Amino acid sequence: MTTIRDVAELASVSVGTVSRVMSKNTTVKAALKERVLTAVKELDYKPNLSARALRTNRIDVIGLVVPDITNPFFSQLALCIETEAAKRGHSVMLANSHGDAETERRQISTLLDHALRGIVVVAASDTAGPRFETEVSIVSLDRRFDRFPLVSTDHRDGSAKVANYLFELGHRRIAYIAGPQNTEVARARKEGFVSRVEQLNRQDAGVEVRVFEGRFDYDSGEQLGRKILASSNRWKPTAIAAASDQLAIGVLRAMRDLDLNVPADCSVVGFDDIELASLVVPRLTTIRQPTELLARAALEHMFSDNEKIRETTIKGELVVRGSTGKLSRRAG
Amino acid sequence: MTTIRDVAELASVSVGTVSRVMSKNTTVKAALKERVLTAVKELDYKPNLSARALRTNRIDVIGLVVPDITNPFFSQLALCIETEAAKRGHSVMLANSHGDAETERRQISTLLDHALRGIVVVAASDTAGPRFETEVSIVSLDRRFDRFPLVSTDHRDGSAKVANYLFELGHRRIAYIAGPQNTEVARARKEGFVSRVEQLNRQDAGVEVRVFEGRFDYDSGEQLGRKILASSNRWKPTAIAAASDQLAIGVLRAMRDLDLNVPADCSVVGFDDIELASLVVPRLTTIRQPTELLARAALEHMFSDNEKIRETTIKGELVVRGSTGKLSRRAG
DNA sequence: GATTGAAAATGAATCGATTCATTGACGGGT
DNA sequence: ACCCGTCAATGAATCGATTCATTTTCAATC
Repeated sequence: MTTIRDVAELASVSVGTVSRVMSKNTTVKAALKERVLTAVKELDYKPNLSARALRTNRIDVIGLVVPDITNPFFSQLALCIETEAAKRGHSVMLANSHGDAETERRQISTLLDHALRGIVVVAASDTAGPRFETEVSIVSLDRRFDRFPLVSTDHRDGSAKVANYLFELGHRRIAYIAGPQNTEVARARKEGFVSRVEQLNRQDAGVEVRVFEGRFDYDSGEQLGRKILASSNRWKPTAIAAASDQLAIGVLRAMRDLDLNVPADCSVVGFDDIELASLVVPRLTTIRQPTELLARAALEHMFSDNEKIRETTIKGELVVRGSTGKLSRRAG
Repeated sequence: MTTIRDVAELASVSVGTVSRVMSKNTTVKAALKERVLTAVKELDYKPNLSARALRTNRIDVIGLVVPDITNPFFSQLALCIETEAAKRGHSVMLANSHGDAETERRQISTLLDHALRGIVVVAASDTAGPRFETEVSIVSLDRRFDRFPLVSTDHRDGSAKVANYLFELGHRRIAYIAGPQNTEVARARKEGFVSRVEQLNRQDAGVEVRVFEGRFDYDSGEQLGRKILASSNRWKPTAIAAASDQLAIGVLRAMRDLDLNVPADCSVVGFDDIELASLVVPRLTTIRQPTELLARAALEHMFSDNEKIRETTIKGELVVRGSTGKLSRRAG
């Protein structure tokens, strides 16, 4: 293996000079720099990252902790984080918390041992444990972790957009399927929806919302969808808004089983805009979470090390597809 | 930060002894070991991984390179790899090649700089570039990378199982949608299917197969599905076997648009058994790739450092669900 | 009690890049 | 011609764990 000393020798300069050339930012006269770079090329020298890490106590790697990488939304985020990190010459260490707070802490703790540049955490839950003490910059993404600054979509705003949109289409009986209310995201989305409706009702909009609570996954959506639309019910919504695309897709599935047509019998809206949303039949109307922007914002925050900003929210966008329609005679 | 020297001092032993206690495997008498461990606990000592890395030129991290983490099959693999690595006290560095050979090389090269324990590569393509020279143990997963040992599902066998199964259901006109033929996986799957059919035909089975080529994704499946089943065609298959679940799901979508019923009008089979396969309507019959086993085998190979084994194949399992049925009057 | 050999413990040297106190070079001002 | 200030370049010290040649310990044997 060629070391910095070999390069220094070949270029007839000191190791310090080689070091400075390698790490750009300092002043080395053009002539010397040239000699060094030639030597580097000649020897195909690559700095030993472990040695650098020992000295600087930092490596160009960021950690990413997600509940479950197979969740399409998280894998989308992971891709964007990795891409964004690569742009900055950083690699990514990935860890799954399996939605478990204890595992999450262990994973973060392991990552901290590696002297990473920073860690992005998509929190498993918002139950607070003992505080993490560390100088490493930690950023919460999508869901807040511990006391660390959060970058997320404006969940309230997104849900409000959905409420608005359904109202404009003429829907007045709406079921809202919320996510687990022990998570901040799920609460924010539900409240965004409900309070927008309340606001409308203060202007005599006459919208009736019933809230159901589930998890964020397909199964939950299917079960609740079936329950909500069961033919025995007196109360039949003309639209269902779900707290995630997966829930909404579960609902679509239930409706197919019940032989109900979407959107003629009932409109359905999701949240996230995972890839699958545009592949189901009918394609799902939803709120797009801007994953690239979220990822970029998270890393910007990490690299700027701005202690002050506690929260960065980015607005999502309503994507209208085939699963929603004007209130029809049939459903109304 | 507390160092090994602090521990040695507190326990009144030499640093060497502490080192040996920390890394288990060597002989330290019980009494001393006890003293050291007490000191470690008291000081909450954690070895500095960078220092260890510098000395040993190895860290307990494995690299994982996939074409695209948002692909559900790869994210499934990634989860299993991470879980398996964690069991062995290792972390995972993730990199996406975006299906591009050049990017793949860059990513691997970056990972190599980090002195990892090994790298698992799910190859982007099988076009060979200049050979990688390195002592780091590299294992190909699912698709062979360069000359490195491969762990994969037995693609030929899986496809043969599909052919068998469709034959037994009575199907005699079958369309096979292959993946891109410049990849080894796609070729293996196609050949497995075709040669099983040929074998059957040598016993006068009278099966007619037509092969279509696409990519592995949803869109490709939808387009080819539409083309194959267009009402204007003279030739109408009673079953379609696809080289991936995503292709098969695309076909399902096309059939819905064409108002065809699955499996009454035409049976559909996929390959992989991604999570979505059991969520589409109807649930997809497919070959399950045993991701946990694949991941485990890949890491076992990496840790055993067995230079001899060039290939480990694991058989997939046919999972029968709702998208296939006996040849019906209607379709036949 | 002396001798010996194996096992246990020691601690200095090492890994390779970075850093900073120090030296050297050069140009401008008087 | 001399002094001074600035900018470049130097290289020894440093980061903290591991390793291995060496020393110490201790029980077994005569």
